[in-house]
Amino acid sequence: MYSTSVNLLSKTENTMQDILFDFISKYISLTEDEKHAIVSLDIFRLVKKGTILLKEGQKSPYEYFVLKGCIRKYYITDGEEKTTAFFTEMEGVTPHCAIHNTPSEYFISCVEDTILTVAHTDMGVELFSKFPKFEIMCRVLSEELLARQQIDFDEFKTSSPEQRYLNLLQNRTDLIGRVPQHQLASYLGITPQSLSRLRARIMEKSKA
Amino acid sequence: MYSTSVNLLSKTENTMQDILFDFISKYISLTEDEKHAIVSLDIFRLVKKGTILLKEGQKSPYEYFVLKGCIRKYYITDGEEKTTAFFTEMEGVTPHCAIHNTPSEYFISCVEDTILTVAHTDMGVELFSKFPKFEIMCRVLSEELLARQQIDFDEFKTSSPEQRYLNLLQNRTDLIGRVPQHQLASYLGITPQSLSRLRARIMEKSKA
DNA sequence: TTCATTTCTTAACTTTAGTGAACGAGTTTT
DNA sequence: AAAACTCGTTCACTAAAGTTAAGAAATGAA
Repeated sequence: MYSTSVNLLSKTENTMQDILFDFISKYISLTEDEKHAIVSLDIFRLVKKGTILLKEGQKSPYEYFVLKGCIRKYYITDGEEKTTAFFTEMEGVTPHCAIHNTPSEYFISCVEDTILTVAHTDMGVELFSKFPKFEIMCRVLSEELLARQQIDFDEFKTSSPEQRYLNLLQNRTDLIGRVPQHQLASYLGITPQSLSRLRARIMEKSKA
Repeated sequence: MYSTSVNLLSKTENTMQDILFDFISKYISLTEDEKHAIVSLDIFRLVKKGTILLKEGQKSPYEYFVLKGCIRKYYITDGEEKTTAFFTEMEGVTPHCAIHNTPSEYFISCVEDTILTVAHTDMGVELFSKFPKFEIMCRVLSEELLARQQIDFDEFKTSSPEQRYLNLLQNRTDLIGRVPQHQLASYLGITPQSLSRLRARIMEKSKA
């Protein structure tokens, strides 16, 4: 389905599996049996920078989990790209369209060459019935994510664009380096011009 | 723990249980046994308008689910109240502090007289081991909530205060009636004065 | 009821964001 | 190599939000 731009991993595959298992082990402990079950799902993919994983209008049943790299979620309205989220190492997305089986309202593409897991939503169902442990992990994970997301949302609501940018500087320094300014701008809810100005303003202040 | 302002229900209790069971039945089907298990948890509470369910700094292990009424989440920074969320009928909150057992960063209080369930986070653990069904429901529920929340966040980021207010008018008409303006304002990420002005502006436009 | 407090609105002024346009630097295409 | 794009920045201008203050309306308590 992903033609040329999405490939199976080869040498790095073992390393990637271990990264995933390390992550999972924070939530549940895995038997060899369970590890094999995961490996046999064949979900590891290497995706080239620029690849579009999900397009607006598409009905896609896949969910993603980033092991290394960065993917980006964006809308296109009136021909304008509006970036609303980035997902980097150890972050996952389950697109709305995958849950509700409706056409997607947004795009997901790769900001950099990215290693991720691509899971069909049905895989979960299978896995859950065989290994109820995973059900627990997924519940805990989404509750955590939900709480985290709510705090981010709160912070966004209660701060000005400038504060939001300063926040980003403190908490997500990585993003500022690896992501183009105009994408960061809409992520902060402002135009690229405003972000430029705001950065200049901050520079002025810190000089004085 | 809730002294005078939180009471057990009496006559209305059965009705409330049914509302909860109806809600649950959208996700899983319940046996009589399971219904009894829920009832025996004794989680239904009637809470008076103005009651504070959770205070900043408090370590509270409780999560809430609104059956009737409205509760509100807000921060106090520099003496200013910042409302970031409302929860009404069939909406639930699991405060961040309940998950991580850390002091709460925000308050939760009742906007109106409210009927809700108050569950200790440990109750879940018990219930899940006895009835794995609930684990499934909770996973599905939080995944749904997460997706919903992400869309709301996206919408917030990509629209102006005026658009956000117009959105609210369309999708959450109820809130506009039952919630004070200044609380709505910070919910929209603006000051009460801006909301007033913005409303006047919209009125002008629709007249012309 | 009366008094005090809170809530909402309006106004004047300041600050910041949106908009349209232009420019140079760096890419990519041809 | 030249042309066409993209990206970040700057500028001038417009529009909207923040701030401070004041007053009217609604609410709650004595």
